Amino acid sequence: MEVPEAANVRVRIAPSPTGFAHLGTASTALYNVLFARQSRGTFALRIDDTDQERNRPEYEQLIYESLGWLGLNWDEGPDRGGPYAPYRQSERVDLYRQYAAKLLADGKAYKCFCTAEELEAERRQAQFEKRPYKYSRRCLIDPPKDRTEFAVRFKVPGGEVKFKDMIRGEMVFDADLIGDFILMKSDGFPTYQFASPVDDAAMKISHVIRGEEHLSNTPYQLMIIDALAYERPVAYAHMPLILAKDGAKLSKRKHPESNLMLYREQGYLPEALINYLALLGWNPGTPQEIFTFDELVKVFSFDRVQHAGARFDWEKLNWINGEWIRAMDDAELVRRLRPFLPDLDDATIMRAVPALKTRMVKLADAVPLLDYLWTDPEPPVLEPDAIDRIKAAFAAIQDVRWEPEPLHEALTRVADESGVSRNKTFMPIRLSLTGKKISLPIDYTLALLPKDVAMQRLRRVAG
RNA sequence: GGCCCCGUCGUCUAGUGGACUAGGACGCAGCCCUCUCAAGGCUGAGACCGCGGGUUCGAAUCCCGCCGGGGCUACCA
Repeated sequence: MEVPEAANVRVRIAPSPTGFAHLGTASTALYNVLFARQSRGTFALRIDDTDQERNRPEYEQLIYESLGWLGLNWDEGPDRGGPYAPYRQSERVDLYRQYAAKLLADGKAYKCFCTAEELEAERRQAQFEKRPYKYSRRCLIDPPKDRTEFAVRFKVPGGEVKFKDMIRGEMVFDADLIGDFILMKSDGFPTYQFASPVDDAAMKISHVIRGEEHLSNTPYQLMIIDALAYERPVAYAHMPLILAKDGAKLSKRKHPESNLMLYREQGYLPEALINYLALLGWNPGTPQEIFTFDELVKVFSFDRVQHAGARFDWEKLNWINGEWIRAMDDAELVRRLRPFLPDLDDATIMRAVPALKTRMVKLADAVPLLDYLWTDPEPPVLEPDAIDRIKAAFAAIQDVRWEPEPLHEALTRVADESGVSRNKTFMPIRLSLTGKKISLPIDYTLALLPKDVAMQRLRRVAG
């Protein structure tokens, strides 16, 4: 489908700082950024912190950190300002109150004094009578005189609400089915349904790109924009949801893989996560699977976005991450590896990289492969002929230059002379050096260790 | 319950009436390479296109019904 023309493309993401930064936030941020960059538009970050109960400043920090790590940089936001500041909803409360007052004055909203219990009773009654629930409008029809605490409720005008979705085409909703909903909570804060469209309009957002969970919310928000006589966004795009293995929407509580920081901690490359996220719910229509960010900017389009939710799959992510690691420049890989290997210097990491590269799915995988360099493993108990082979190897490498290649030559020579498989010689050495059955190739395993340490570990096993 | 979205190999997907004996990728299996583990190469298994009706000479592709999944329906976002 054609992307509607807009003189000035302005998009935004509006995460809530209610816990760790979410994978879904990264996903929608990515699509927003891609669209902004390819249309030379502006990408804004707005913090939707109207939930007094659950918001925390440190969670907001986590959002900055996570998106920054992924390289999904915003042009406007609470931390860097912009022409539509402030970008934190908690700092825009006056605006919402002002608009709520206007709607009240215009008779497009009304005060609701109902308690949570009364509302709950209404809802239960409707369910009991098996009819769809809509607020009864009792506070519109016959407001109680003796109460002071109130919320502001929108008087839903009903009728048809139509809008354009860049993925699904023309959408039509029947607003007669929508009950009057809350605009301002009794704590004086706006609800998401109110604050979000007000800000989108005030910030001149041209395209609202967000998760599919908001598709049904769109008519609510459009009615508010209309009631306020604001201009509507040019178009919406509701992206398919990222689903967990169980098929449900990824949730913070149930699915730890929704935590963005997890990926950084385990050593997934931001490039790889971006690559994977792009492919979850979108495809290029070509066999290409590995994409840089710039390539994505060139080829991404909403008409190739999936309509159905996509399940998150570690295996595919692992593969993409491995591809990125293998393709990475050695020096750059050293730089990325550094935080995972605080006990090693760059020179050592650099020497390990050629052998390491094809053996890592994620950066943290380097640790079990190299930890014998800074820890002293238990000496293994070996058979007599294994000890003999270590002795032979020991003699053979005694005066060899301490590099993988000459070590390889010397070692294969003695191994082949033994008449049995090379493994019979290499495995005892591996065990003596690392205490493990799995390690880098034996020449690297030796060469990475200082010669005296290596020889000492062999000597104590083979006497 | 109501409304909305969706339904192709285990997973991500190609496919928009005939080139489909349904293609690719991940994963899986086997073989090759090989000092372990990977990487790499080759081969293979795996989808009666959710089900049932139509329309059509012809349907994964169009229509209807059903079933299944997800989302929204909060003084959460």
